[in-house]
Order: sequence, then structure tokens, then C-alpha cells
Amino acid sequence: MRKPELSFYLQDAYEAARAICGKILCVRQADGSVLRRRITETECYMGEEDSACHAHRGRTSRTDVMYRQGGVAYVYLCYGMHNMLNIVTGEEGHPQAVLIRGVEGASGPGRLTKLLGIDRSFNGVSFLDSDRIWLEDDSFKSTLKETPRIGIGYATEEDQKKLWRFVVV
DNA sequence: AAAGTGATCATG
DNA sequence: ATGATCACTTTG
Repeated sequence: MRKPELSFYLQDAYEAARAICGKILCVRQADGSVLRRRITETECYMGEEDSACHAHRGRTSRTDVMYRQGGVAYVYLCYGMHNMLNIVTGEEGHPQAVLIRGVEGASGPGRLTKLLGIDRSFNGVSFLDSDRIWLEDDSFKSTLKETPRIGIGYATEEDQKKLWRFVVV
């Protein structure tokens, strides 16, 4: 059981999203215990050129964390009630992230954050240097299915068609 | 099919 | 300051 190194998080979000499928998401709970669930579904958001990406409109206080070096969490609130967990990837200055859409036992980005106790206090927390959240690799080999991303009707048709959602089969 | 819920961002 | 818009979930 090993933790991915920095180089794992410096990959482009497309490669990272594929690699993150099958990894184990580990989250420290308030009582000190750790919840572990295998990641089964991801999507990649590919920077200012990607009309579906929050950073499409440039750097703001909200998107600032996406511009950091890969390996930190980007967590934001959607529809007033759902915390969405992303892993920032790529080099500093490249605003890319991987949305975690499902883990074993919880399908849906809002569901898994609730299950694992992830809220906006995790925004900016490091997967490499913190003991609150990290990934583990147990050498599980996953086969992936590729589909269009969910819930991005505001993006251009071209970007909606991209096969940037990955599901472990 | 539609509401529920609040941060965020573009307007003025 | 105000208002539209959401990387969604649940209920009917």
C-alpha cells in the first residue's frame, strides 16, 4: 500500500483522472479514525480552454486553488447543499482538476462527500503533506469506460461531447 | 418534473 | 447591492 508521489499529481488532469480511478480515497474523521473507499468514477476539467471548467473565466478567489501545483483538494458548494471534491493536478499555473464523482458504496459527487465527511474546510488541503486526506495505491487494475461529462449544459457543444468522464467497470 | 439551498460572479 | 446561475439529490 503506497501513497502516490508528487509526480502523480503533476500529470495533466486527463491522465490523472484515468489514473485516479481505482485508487483508494482516505479521509480522516473527527474522531481520528480513517474512512477508505475505492474511487470508481472521475471527470477531468482541463483549464481555461475548457468551457466546462470553472477556471474558464480566469482566476478568481474561488478558482485560485486550481492554479496551484497539483496535489491539493478543490472543494466547493453546489446548489447550496452539495460539497464537490476535486483533486487539483498539473503544474502550477495550469488550472486543471479531477472531479471525484463516485466511490464504492456512494455514487454521485454530493453523496460521497457526505459519506466521507468532506466539506469546504478541505479546500486547499494537500494530498501529499496533510494527514486529513490522501490517496493509496494497492495496485488494483481498473478497466475504464469513457463517457461525456455530466451536468455541463452551460459548456460549448464541442466540450460537452468530449469523453472526459471515466467509470471503473 | 421540480424544488431545495447558499456561495459565487457579473452586472449596475 | 442585486440577481442569475449552478461539476446535485430527493421526492412525487
